[in-house]
Amino acid sequence: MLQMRPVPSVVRFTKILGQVAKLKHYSAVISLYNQMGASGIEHDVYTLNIFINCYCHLNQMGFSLSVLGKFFKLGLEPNVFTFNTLINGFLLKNRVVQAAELFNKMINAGNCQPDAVTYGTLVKGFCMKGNNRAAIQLLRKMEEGACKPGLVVYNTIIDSLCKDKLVDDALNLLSEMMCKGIAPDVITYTSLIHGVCKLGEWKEAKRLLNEMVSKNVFPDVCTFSVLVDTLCKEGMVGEAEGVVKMMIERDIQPNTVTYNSLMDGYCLRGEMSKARKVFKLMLSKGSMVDVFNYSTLINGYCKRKMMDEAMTLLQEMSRKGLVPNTVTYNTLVDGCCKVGKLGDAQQLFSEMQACGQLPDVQTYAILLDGLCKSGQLSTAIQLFREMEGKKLDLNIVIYNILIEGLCLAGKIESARVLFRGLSSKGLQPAVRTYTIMINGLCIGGLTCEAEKLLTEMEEKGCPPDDCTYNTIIRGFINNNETVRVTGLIQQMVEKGFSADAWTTELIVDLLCKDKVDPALLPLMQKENYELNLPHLKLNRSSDHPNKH
DNA sequence: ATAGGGTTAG
Repeated sequence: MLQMRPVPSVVRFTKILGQVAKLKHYSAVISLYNQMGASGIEHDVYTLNIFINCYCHLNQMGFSLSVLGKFFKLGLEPNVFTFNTLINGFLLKNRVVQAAELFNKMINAGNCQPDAVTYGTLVKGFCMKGNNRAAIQLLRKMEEGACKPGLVVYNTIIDSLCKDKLVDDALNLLSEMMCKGIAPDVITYTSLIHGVCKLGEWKEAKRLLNEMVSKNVFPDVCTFSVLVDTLCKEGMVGEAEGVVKMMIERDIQPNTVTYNSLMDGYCLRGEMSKARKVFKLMLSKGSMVDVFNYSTLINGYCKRKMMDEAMTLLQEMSRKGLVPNTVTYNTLVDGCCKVGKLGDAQQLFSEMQACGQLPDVQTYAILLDGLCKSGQLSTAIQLFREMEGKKLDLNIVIYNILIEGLCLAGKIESARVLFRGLSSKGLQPAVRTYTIMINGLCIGGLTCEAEKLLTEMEEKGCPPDDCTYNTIIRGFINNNETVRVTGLIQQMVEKGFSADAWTTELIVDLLCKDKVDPALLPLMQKENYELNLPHLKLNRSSDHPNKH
């Protein structure tokens, strides 16, 4: 096109830029844009807006803003698309303050008022921050103003509520929008179906499917993918295959997401050859395999401790030009840690940084846990200091790992200091944090303090769970404090919790020595739990409580 | 011709 004479209009170039941007090849768009400029093709508002959007998605907000300067240089005026794109860019980068500033600028400048998309973008921003209340408040504000909420805004909030498992609230919003004459579409129903699936409410999912079809809204590839994914996560891969068959019969082609769920389903069951078969099917369909698929398969092998296969796949994907991302590396680092290859894990940790994939909090958590569990406590503490220096948002999980590491190394005093210092760091102990401390105290023989902590967590609005009770009961048994065990078991049963296999085994031992009341035993078991000792022995390692 | 909503991996 650049060599054609006369040179095609800027509109024809823009159509192409827009399409390439839709394919998410943002750097390609920027390179094309620069070639246009070098060839003397004048940019207009449309090309500049696309350009801004690309920089936003490439996490280069500085460049995005600098394009604003170009507007003025060319005598062009930024329009509502420009502002909406920038606001979206800031929200994607979690920079709410700058987004709000731009929004206020729009209102105060007067010549470019926010529209439905502006509000929709802000609503999404609130939802991404987990602030459904603020999102709904903005919805109410829109109702009062000139820019009434439409289908997209409702869908955004309904989806956010569903993701937070607040399906009832989402359903209320559905009735509300229908009362206003806004008809739900396939996106509305997909969010709702996803929500009820996550709650395991299959009947409700079926009802919603029937309801949508009765309104002439038909499930599409995303809707079916939700069903496939849910079935797979429940271990029902056979049924998921059935759904895939059904969608193909309806001429809805499964995409890379659908197949990825299927692959993950097989991986979760440890059926790696079946997962491979799905992977091969995708390869045979051409350009269908992406970073997700490789990461899923790699994760499958890592969880089976088949690190050679996982590492081979890492090389294979790189050969194909697919760039392993933070998730891919995290999977592999975790795999190495779990098989005790800490050296390999550390190697991957530096390799990912050399490749420009920045470790996130989870990467550090994985490595920190690996180091603690392999007894390299001083290296772990060194890593922790490194994290503190990097301004990472240290969450409670990081402290859980470190506190547990200290406890298991017998450094209960240091663990206690870290635990009591949490609030000064703006963090609240989670149930797991208390459980780890209780376990540590029991290991150190401090059962009295452990029991005090059990009471304390309850008082602080953090009630103990299944795992806490199992942990403290085991702790007391291991300290031969059998007198208190009966009381703790009673307390556990009263709260509707039950003993896991490991605890049960210890209690059975006690029963054999006539140290606890046998009448308690049936109470501790879940209804469908068969009590037989060989089974208990087999389950011992998998029921280990110290998992994150 | 440009901006906001639903499905997958750690």
